[in-house]
Amino acid sequence: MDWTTDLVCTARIMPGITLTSDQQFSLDQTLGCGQVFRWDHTADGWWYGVIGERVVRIRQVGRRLTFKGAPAPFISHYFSLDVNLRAIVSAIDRDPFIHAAISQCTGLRLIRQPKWECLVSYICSTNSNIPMIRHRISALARQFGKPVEFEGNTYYAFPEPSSISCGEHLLPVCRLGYRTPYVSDTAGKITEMNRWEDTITALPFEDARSELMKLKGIGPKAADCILLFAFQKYEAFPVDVWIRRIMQQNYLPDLNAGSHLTTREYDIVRHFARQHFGEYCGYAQEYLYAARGSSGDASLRPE
DNA sequence: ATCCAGGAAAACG
DNA sequence: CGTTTTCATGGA
Repeated sequence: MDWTTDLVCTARIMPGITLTSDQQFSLDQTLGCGQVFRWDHTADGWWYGVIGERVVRIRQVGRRLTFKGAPAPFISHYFSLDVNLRAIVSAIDRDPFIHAAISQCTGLRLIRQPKWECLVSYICSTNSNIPMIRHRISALARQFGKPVEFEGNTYYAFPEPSSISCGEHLLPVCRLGYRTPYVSDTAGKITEMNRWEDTITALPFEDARSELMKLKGIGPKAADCILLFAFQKYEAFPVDVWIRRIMQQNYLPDLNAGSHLTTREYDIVRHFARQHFGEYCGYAQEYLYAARGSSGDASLRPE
């Protein structure tokens, strides 16, 4: 394809956003860091994703975002472009180790994920790796979600709780393993509840966390991810096996290095992080996670 | 084969 | 109450 032709067509047909000089943002860091599971990128720099019932195609060249499938305000809100990232990064930049992670992932933002989808995603995340989680979410959408045509391909919106609840006998097709009854049970409960998102949103952090953990399949880690990625409660600090390793190596050497993370150890880690990084410690967590394995101790790296 | 992956529920002392 | 065991899946 002719490069200049592509550029001209893009400028004429597709809407865009030009980031201001102090508006740090990296699309690749943001979509590639593992916070969200429904985006794919092509070799020529385009990302394709499903947000609600929209299919979006987007790419970034310098300060220019070009996209199709959603209006600019929607894109801006989804990617949290209204958030003052510079101020947040400055607030969490408390030591050399986090500083290195931040430098390596410049422009990484926490996005505003659809809440129900995020809830199910992190039920499906337990004791799994990212490719497996992506596969499960994709299977759920394909099985229960509304098909959406986009550029000649069929995508699937993430299904409403009632859609999953009504067809729960089909859940085993999605190969969720022992998480199947968790999703089924939670879909039923959320269907019964009246505006559960508003309830969680209105609660202070610890109360919101306890409330989420009443649902089947939501423990401390999943609750923290949901509060961080879908409810923008930035004081959440999810502790998975990677974060635990990183924290043990760089901040909490006395932490038990055994394979099993108890509730008490989890609380030690998250309370330390809240105190050390401050009210935006969730952002610190995501920078540490995104930089996992590529900074610090080489023995932590896979391969 | 054995271990691991963005853990959580249930059973056990 | 805190601690240990079990759970289903696919890739390395």
